[in-house]
Amino acid sequence: MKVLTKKTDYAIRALLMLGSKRGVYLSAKAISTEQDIPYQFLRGLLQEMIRHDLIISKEGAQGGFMLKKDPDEIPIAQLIEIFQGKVQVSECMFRKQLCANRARCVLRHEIMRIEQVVNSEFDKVTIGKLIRDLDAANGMTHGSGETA
Amino acid sequence: MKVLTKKTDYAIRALLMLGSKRGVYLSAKAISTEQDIPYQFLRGLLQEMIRHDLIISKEGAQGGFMLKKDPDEIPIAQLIEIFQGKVQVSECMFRKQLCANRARCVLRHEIMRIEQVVNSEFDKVTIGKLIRDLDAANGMTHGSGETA
DNA sequence: TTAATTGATATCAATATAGTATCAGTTCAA
DNA sequence: TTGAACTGATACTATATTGATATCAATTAA
Ligand code: FES
Ligand code: FES
Repeated sequence: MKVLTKKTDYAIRALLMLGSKRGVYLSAKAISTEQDIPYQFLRGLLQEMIRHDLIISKEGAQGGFMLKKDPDEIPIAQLIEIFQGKVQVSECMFRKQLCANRARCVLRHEIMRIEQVVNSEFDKVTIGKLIRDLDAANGMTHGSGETA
Repeated sequence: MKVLTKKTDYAIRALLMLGSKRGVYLSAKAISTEQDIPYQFLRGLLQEMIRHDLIISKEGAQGGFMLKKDPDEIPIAQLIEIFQGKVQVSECMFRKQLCANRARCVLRHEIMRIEQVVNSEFDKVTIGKLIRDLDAANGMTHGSGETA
């Protein structure tokens, strides 16, 4: 069971790069090369993120992409929703004979509770948080540098 | 993002039926009909569950399937693992430049923490618990009967 | 003996995921 | 003012996963 698909995975990495270099345009090529993401595939993801107002772009030479939203306001739950659709545990698992009344179905509640827990966990982790974690981890490794 | 696939969904429903009728063999046909599960597809799932020691079978006329384990000891986490594979968030999301040291990678920890939360939630819900919830729900609807 | 069953497998269809290709339009800079 | 470096838009292909079907041998109860 794969929780994050390549799309989400790549999108997160692209956003991490954009989030680390605020105020400048990064090209799809640069991100693709640096993160080992298939170029055209990445292009599609970036366009999708523009549509969702996460980033902006600038055409032409020296163009590229830049974060639009505050990284702290981009939970990976949103990226999962964009690239993998809303988290849904099951349409309606227990039909007919097994479950007489949908309205007050306890099972359904159980399942939806889990759904919410999962969502809330993914909501807690934002691009901003990941960037800070990343900086901290790299800081520990080699002083205050961030080259490698 | 679909959390439960048809396989898991069907398997849970089959187990709920088996768990509601302890001590007798239920045929694949009966389960298939009652739960609207494609017959041969279900057969495959049942065989898989035999291999995992969740149920036993009896061949021949009047044969069928019966629970082997206590329903309270069948968490749906196990069914997810059997039919959808272990929950894995991502192989290694942040490679190369972004993440210098795998060993103490904070991001990795973050991701794995979510993984554990998800798993533990699915671990809490057992077939036994679902059956009790179900009975309670049906009980509310139409007295103490359990026909419909 | 035969109908009702499971065991074991092979195959197919549908869908989702991952990745590629192409061309038009925009912008910077030589 | 031209061309290289870019994005916008979209069509296409390949691969993997999921969902479903088909077949036939072996077993068992009536
Ligand atoms: S789970 Fe669908 S009505 Fe109860
Ligand atoms: S996430 Fe892979 S090493 Fe940090």
